Amino acid sequence: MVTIYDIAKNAKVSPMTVSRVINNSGNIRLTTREKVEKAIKELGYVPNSAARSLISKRTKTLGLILSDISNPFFSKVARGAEDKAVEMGYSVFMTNTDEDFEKEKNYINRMLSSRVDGVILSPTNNNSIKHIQKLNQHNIPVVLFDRTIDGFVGDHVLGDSYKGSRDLVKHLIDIGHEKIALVNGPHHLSTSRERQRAYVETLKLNDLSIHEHYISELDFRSVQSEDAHQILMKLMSLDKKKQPTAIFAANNFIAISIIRSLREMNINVPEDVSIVCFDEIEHVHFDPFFTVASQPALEIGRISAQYLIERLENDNLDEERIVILPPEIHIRKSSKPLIDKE
Amino acid sequence: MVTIYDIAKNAKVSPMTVSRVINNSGNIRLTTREKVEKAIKELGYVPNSAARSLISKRTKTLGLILSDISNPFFSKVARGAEDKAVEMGYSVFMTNTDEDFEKEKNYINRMLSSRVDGVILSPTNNNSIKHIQKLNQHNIPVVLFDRTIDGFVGDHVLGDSYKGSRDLVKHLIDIGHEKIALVNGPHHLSTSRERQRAYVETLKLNDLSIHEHYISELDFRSVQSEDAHQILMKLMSLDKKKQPTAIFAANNFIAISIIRSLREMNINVPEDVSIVCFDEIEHVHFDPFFTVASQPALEIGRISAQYLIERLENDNLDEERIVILPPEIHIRKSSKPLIDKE
DNA sequence: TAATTTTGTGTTACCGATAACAGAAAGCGT
DNA sequence: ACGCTTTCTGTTATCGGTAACACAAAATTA
Repeated sequence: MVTIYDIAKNAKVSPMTVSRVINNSGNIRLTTREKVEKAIKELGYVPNSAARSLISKRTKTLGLILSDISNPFFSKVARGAEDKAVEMGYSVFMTNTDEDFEKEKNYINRMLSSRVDGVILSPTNNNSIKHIQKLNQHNIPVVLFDRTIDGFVGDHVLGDSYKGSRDLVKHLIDIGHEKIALVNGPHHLSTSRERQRAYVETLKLNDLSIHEHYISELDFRSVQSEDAHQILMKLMSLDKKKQPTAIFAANNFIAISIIRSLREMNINVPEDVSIVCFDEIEHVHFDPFFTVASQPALEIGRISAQYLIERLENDNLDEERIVILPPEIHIRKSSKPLIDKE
Repeated sequence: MVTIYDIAKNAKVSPMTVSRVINNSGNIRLTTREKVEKAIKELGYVPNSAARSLISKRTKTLGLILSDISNPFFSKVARGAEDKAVEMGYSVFMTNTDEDFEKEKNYINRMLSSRVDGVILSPTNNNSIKHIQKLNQHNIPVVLFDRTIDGFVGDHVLGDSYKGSRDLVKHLIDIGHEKIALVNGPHHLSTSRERQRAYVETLKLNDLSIHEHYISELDFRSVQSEDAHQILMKLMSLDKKKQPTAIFAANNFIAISIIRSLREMNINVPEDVSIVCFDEIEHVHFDPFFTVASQPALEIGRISAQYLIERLENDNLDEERIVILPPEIHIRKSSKPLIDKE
C-alpha cells in the first residue's frame, strides 16, 4: 500500500511536506508542490482515512439506522440522507434493524466501534433510549427521524402523524363514512400512538362511536400476514350495524396486507370498504389507487443529515430542534363516498 | 474517549493484556481476565476500529455501489448483501451512483480512502473497468453484480437476461403476438445488450420481422419521461400492419413509464397492447398486474457478499466464478392473447 | 530437586497520518 | 553586509491498537 512515506521518498521531501500538499496547509513552494503532486499521481496514492481519523478523532462518517429498508418510505429517507451527507463531505454507514431491538443494539456497537461522528436513527422502541445514551456518553450526537421516544433530548425530524391522520379520517367522514376502523402499527412506536390519538379525537369530534374491535394492531412491516387476516375476519363479521365501511391503515404495508386479506374474503375496495393509509404506496399502475397521507421522505432524510452535520460542526446550537413536516393528502380510488345500501 | 490504556490503568495490567482479553488471544489467568472485563464494562470501552485496521490492514468493511437505490431490485440486492455481510462479520458501506460515471469515480475514491476490504459493484458502463483496475491495483477485489463489462476478470453474480428475455418474448408469441416491440435500456449496459439479443433471436427463430422503430432505448431509471412518450407516439402511429400489439420493456421502470405514456394516449393494457418486462414490479394491488421476469435480487446480493468475503479470506480461489441466476417468469394480467380485430 | 516446558504478563516498535515545534533558506531594510 | 522577518521544510511525538519478542512464575518432567 502506498503511503505518505513512499511519496516523500519519491519526491525527495519529508512526509510532512507531503501531508501539507495534500491538505493545502502551510506554505509550500510551487516547485515542491508540483514534485509531490507528480509522485502522488505516479504512485496512485490515496490517503488512509483510518490513520487520519486516529489523530483527528473524526471519521467524517455518519451512521444511518433504518427500521425497514425494503419499505420505500425508508429507502427514500436513506437516499435523501446519503445525498445530503455526501454533499456536505460525509459518508454514510447504512444499516437495517428490521424493527429488532437486539439488531439495533448490535449496530449501535458497530457504530461506536467504527467511530462514526453521528447517528441518524429511527428507534425500534422506547428502550432505544439506552442505546442513545450510550452514544451520547461517547459524545456521538443522535438525530431521530420518523419516531420520537420518551426522554430523548436532541434533534427530531418527524412527519406530522397527528395532522395527516386527522385529515385522512376527516376525509372518510366527509364522504359519508361513520363506521371507521383503525388497523394501527405497534403501540410502542410514537407514530402509532399519534395516529391513534388523531383517529380517536376525530371520530369523537364528529360524534361517531368507536365500537369494540375497531382498533387493532399489526406490525408495520407485515405486507402479508395471518394476523391481518384474523383482524379483518373479526371486523367484517361484526353485525351489520357495526361492520366498518372504511378502514384507516396506519402505514402503507399494513394497507397492503389489509387489501390482500379483504380480497381473500371477496370483499372489494373501494366498493364494499374504503381504505386510507399513511405513507405512499408506490403506484405503478396507470392510475394510482390508494388514498394516502404521503410523507416527504427524501426531505426527512436530507434534513436529518443536515441537522446532524450542523451539530457536529457547530457547538453552540440549541439543545434541540424539532422539525415536523406535514404530509400531503392524496385522495385517490381506495376511498369512495358511502352509498347507503339499505 | 476511553482507550485500552485507561482500561489497563484501571485494571492494573498492561495494555497488551487488555488487548489479549478483548481478542481472546494468548493465555490469560481467569482472575486478570475478570478484572479487565470489569474495567471494560465500568468505563464503557469500545475498541477503536481505525486503530485496529491501521495495524491489521483490514477494515472488515465492504463497499456496495448500487446504480439506483430507489429501484426495489437494487434495494433488495442491498438488503441481501448487507444481511450476508453482517452474518459473516463485515459491515457495508452503501452508496448510490444514479448510473452516473462521475459519481462512481467519486465513490471508488471514497472506498479507497476508507480502505474497504472489497467492493460489490453494478458498473455504470464499460469505462468502469478503469475504476475496477484502480481498486485492483490497491489489492481490493471486486465482485460485479447484475451487469458485466468488457475486460473484467473476477467474480460475477448475474441474472440470466438472455433466458428471461427469451421466455418473455416466447410467451408473447405463444399467445399470438407477432408484432412485438422492444423498449430497451441503454446499450452500454450488458443487461440491455443481452435482452436485445434474446429479443432479436427469438423473433427470428419464429420468423417474425422486426420493423423499423421496433427497437428503442430509454434510461433504466426513467419512471416517467418525455422520451418514453416520444417513443410510444412513434410506435403507435405506425400503420396498422406494423403497429405493435405487444411491447417488451427491458426493466420494471421502463415498463412503468410505458404504461403511463400509453394511458395518456388512451391506449389500454392489456386490451390494446400487451406488456411484459424484466424485474419485478412491486404489486400491492389485490391482484398483481405485470407479466415479468422476476430476478432473485436478495439472492444476488447474498451471493455477491459471500463470494467477496470468501475471496478476502481465501487466496487460493479460482480466478473467476460466474453465477448466472435464472429469473422466474410470472404470467399475469399485462399480457393477454391476441384476438384478431380484423 | 534441577531442568524443562508451559503459562501469563510486560516492553518495544510500528501501522499512516498530522500537530507542534524547530530550524534552514530566502527576502528585506538600512 | 548585517540583522530581522517571512517563507519553506524537517524532526519528533502522538493517536489506539497489536505483533514480536522477552522474561518471570507456575507446572511438568526427569
